[in-house]
Amino acid sequence: MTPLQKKTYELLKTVPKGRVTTYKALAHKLGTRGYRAVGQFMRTNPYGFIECHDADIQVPCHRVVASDGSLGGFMGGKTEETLSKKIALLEQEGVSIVSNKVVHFPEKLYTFN
DNA sequence: TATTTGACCAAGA
DNA sequence: ATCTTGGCCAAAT
Repeated sequence: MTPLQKKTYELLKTVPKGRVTTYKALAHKLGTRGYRAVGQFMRTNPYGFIECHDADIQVPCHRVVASDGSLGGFMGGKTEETLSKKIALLEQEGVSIVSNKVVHFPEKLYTFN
């Protein structure tokens, strides 16, 4: 676990339920332009999958979406199955998805102000 | 060391 | 709305 990676997860933990953030926003807050690397961190390390009913979510990977409001990926991939899991988690928290995009994206976006 | 590969991004065509 | 292009960064090979 590299330092930057760890910081990324710590930061991600601060994203409140019902909001989402982006790879870019995370990277920016971390002081790097490596938004792409942030994707690597999500893909490689974090939990494969967190049950929908689990109240002890630690690192909410599902709250990270692409900067245009589209979903990005989940559980190491961007297949129908994994994305539907991601959608389920988000819907459960009050974030609705239509056509693989977050509804009212600007309002839901959490930018670490 | 050097190359390749992404859960990416922005700007053009 | 879709596709390409060039740029970005860290890990893995």
